[in-house]
Amino acid sequence: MIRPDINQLGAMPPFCRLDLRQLREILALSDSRHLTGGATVFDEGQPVRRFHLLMSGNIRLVRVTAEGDQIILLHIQAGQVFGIGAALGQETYHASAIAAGDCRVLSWPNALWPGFSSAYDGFAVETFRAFGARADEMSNRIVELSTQLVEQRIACALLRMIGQSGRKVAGGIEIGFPITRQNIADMTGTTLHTVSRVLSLWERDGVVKSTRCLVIVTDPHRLVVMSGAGLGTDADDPIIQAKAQALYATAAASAARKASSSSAYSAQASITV
Amino acid sequence: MIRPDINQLGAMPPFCRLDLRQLREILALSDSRHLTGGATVFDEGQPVRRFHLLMSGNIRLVRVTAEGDQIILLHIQAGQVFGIGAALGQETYHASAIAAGDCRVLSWPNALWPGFSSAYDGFAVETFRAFGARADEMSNRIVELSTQLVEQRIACALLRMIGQSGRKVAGGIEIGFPITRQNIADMTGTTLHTVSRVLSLWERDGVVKSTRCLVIVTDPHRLVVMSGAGLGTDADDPIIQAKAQALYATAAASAARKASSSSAYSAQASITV
DNA sequence: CAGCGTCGTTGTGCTGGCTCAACCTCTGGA
DNA sequence: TCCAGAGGTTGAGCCAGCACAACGACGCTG
Repeated sequence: MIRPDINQLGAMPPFCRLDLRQLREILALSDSRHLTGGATVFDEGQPVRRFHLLMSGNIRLVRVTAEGDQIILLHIQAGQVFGIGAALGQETYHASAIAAGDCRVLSWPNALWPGFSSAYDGFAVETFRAFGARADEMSNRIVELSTQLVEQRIACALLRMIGQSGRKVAGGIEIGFPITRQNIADMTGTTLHTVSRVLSLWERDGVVKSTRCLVIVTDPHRLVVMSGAGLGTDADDPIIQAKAQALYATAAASAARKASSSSAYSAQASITV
Repeated sequence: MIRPDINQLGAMPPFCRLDLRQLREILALSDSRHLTGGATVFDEGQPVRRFHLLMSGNIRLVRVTAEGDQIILLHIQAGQVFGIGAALGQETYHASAIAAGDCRVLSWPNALWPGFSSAYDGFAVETFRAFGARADEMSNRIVELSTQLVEQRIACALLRMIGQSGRKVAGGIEIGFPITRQNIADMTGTTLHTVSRVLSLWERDGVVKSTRCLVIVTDPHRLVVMSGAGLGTDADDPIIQAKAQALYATAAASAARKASSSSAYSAQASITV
């Protein structure tokens, strides 16, 4: 069980420049946990004692308001570090981390953070970059929430998710983790009812296909148009990139994907292959 | 002109652990600019060539949609590093930086970033922390936009601003930089009309007092109640902290503030004193 | 001091999407 | 085989806040 772990760990962005000895060292210091869907890695408000790396699966970072509204801030993909209050100077977690489907998570005590940053080449830089990407995603969310209609925001959320962990399946691109209507509502600041209505409409129009806890985008292009992103937003927007990848994947690439059917679509995730 | 600069630079969080020789070194490599209100430091989409430090004044990070809507993502205070695509692995700026009032900005070429991070004690750590605080602020914004009514969001925005750069004045706390109704609308995802109505109402009720481009909060406590934050949100929320500071500042502290009447309210800003 | 541009106020009508409500359809457990 | 509970669909009514509109006030420039 150790051998595959080492290989997997060495493929993760923060650790990809390390040698076998270092990886073994890191793994020996880590604590490993399996989680099933809905389980929490940590809760908002808890003291920050460890930092975490997602080995497989998907994690939602969630906040809950006093009124009980749940908001999904971000999705974490395999290979990403999360819960790093250690680096951010935060005493308590500012969001909860909840497994979306089955996950495997490694974690280390806070005290190791400075050592990791200084001793392991590329760790600090990669973490900073990942963080930049998250800040970007959040700023996109703010822009969407401030200016777009519900329908557009839902389109953006779907595009973002297929960009981050979409899987090619017969007839479209499937979101790579279980997701309910309520979840989509929690991402877009709307209600489960409205999401349901919109998805029903889109299904009628052949843009998506969805069953319980599963969404398949059958016409990503139309979704991009509806998202309002096609009208001049910066072209290096992750959403647009996702779209480009989804639409214009070469035959070779899609063949390769058939070979390992669970491989993810996005550039980040494909590093984990 | 160099001497005060060195002292000022040495008081900024990212550089506060450095000695005189290092500060001189850093200053010699820097480019300095004065900006008047409305001037831009950099524009969204431009290639990232330099990173920046705000010496005095306030900067808005702004994004503009294809439809022409402006969204204010964040306010940068004196002592903060910004425009750090160098660290985040971004080729172009993902937002524009616009001066809110008069500003002084130092900047350095990207190529110096790795050297700063490794050579200057505390620089990387402080930058990471500042970034964590910004991520936090953005996540708060997302929660607000997703769940709160316009009136509550405006209250939150005002509280955030007095927390970050409020100044004690006769009869209340004044926001430390010029701000229009339209600006507040750009922060809260609403329209100038709605902001105007809400502020008029609050002025009638004695919660705020405002003139052209200036807002004074006369009853922060009532504003906190209206913001909806008092109902159980995490107590270490920056908004609540700001409120606590604003409301329960000791007589000693407020005396000290009278002495240097332009000193800012927040913990971060007060480091710059 | 006239003219103009920026900023602010206030009134009116309309609508996107939320709330409330009822019902359907899976899935897993006993 | 039946039941409970989670997830999903759809209808009806209502209202917060947006769009449109018109006007007032301040401050700069020539």
